[in-house]
Amino acid sequence: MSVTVEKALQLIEAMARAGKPVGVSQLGRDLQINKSTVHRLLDTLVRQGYACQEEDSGRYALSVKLWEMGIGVVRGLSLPQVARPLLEAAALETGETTMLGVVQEREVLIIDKVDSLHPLQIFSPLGTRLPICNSAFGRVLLAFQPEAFIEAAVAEFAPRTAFGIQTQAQLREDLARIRAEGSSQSRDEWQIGIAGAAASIHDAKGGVAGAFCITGPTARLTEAKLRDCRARCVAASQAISQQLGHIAPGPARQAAGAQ
Amino acid sequence: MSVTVEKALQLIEAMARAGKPVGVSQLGRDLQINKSTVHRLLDTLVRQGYACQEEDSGRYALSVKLWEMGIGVVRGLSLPQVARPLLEAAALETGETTMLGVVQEREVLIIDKVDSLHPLQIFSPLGTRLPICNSAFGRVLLAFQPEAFIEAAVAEFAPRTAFGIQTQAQLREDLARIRAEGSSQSRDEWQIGIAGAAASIHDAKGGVAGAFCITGPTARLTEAKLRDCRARCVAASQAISQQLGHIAPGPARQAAGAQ
DNA sequence: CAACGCCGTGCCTATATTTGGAACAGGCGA
DNA sequence: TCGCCTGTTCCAAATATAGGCACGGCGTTG
Repeated sequence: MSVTVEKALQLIEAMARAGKPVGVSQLGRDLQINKSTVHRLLDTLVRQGYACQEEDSGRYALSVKLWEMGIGVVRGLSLPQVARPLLEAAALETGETTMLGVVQEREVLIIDKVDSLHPLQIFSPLGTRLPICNSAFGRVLLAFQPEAFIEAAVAEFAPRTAFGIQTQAQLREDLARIRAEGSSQSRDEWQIGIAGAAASIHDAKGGVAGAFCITGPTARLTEAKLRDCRARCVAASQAISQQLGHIAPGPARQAAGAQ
Repeated sequence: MSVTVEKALQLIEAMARAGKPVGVSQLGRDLQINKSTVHRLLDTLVRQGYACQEEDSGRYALSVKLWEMGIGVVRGLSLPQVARPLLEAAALETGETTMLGVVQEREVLIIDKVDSLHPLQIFSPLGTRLPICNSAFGRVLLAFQPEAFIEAAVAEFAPRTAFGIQTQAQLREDLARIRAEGSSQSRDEWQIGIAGAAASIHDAKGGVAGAFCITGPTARLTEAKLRDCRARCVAASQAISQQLGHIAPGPARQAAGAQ
């Protein structure tokens, strides 16, 4: 709606993508915005503290103020807070990397994690995005999205390896199974050599708030161990969901659940 | 300059401050912006993925996209990357909390840290701001700022406790001493019961890039231990500075240092 | 050594954009 | 049921934006 703000946000995103100082002309070319306009917008960003200008080269880069605002966002969310101790516990007990993810623009965004202590680790820094269709981590999130969201995701599905889910039909089946069971596991599907288990976290309104994942090298995660990890994911996710105010749906098998 | 973008950024900051969903009218009142304008700007923020609207209440909150952008900022900086292992090492060796800070709007912004394992800890989450005049951590940063910056900071200095630096004259002296020595330590000055040591980190251009700090309860940090921490800060900061391409000024005492 | 091309910056006017008052629909509490 | 609050929409007036153009500085190239 507001074209000016839209352009300013595009500038921010472009600078974030670049990861290093960028020039006015460069930004103008990339985003097809007039150089004067870019300059004026950058000027306001600098004035507000969101960007800063390299003294010698004159190029612009984002400042830590943006990081500070972002930190405020996750601090405001209750999910990372309640999930943190469970991430640590699961990482300690299994010795593998544990991760917390949420849906962001049809992908999985890793918002917190605890690294394994093994020398062989999964490389995925905070803020990394993972495909939503090609791993258990993504699919436990995808399964509980609105119908239209799922359709769009399934439509653009493509296998990344020769293992795991290969067709859209299989994907739909798996999503249905996840909706019933609430957890999943995968192996060599996103990347050869990586396996993982995941379970969905739900909030007070019943919607999916995030996913709890334990991941590691296929070599260490035998089928038995992966099942164990999956059970841990389920337990952790349920604990988190409960703390978020989620009332377990309890179809019939768990009738009690007083209060 | 660009009033529209300025207002949009104000909205972002206001929502970050709130830490929870806020209403259109509320934001309009707080920032003295017309309700219609607020609504339209929020609409663009939502469309661009930076904010989202609570379905039931209609209130708005920032989304994780802002966090994602912020993460990209610190990932682009080399300082946190090279400092991380040294933060961990110092925390392990001393058993105390280690922190990495940069200057942000006349305050110290904590951009990374490794927590002590002691039950008694310093509470200061990532993204916390500390005063720049009232601790060693702040002053090693302040000492190397431009003249005007220092003047402004000194002008608004006020002691927070009855310990440590008490007057503007003392503060100026201390800053001069820090410029000569490159490190500092303080005790009971920012908060009663907290002590810390810090050293400044410099980049290739010679400017100050950040500060390395070891902090803990006054009870544990005896004078001897605090001196030890200070020495560790100096060593770590020099190592980091070197990796950032800083050429040690080497007044005379270390003439060699080839390559 | 000079000419060129690119850089960031500043100015200016037509114009497209924002502005903000007023009105609407829905929810909540009295 | 009434009143008050919320988020949302509309529209004309006014204003801030857009983007062409020009300037000074810098690095490279001919």
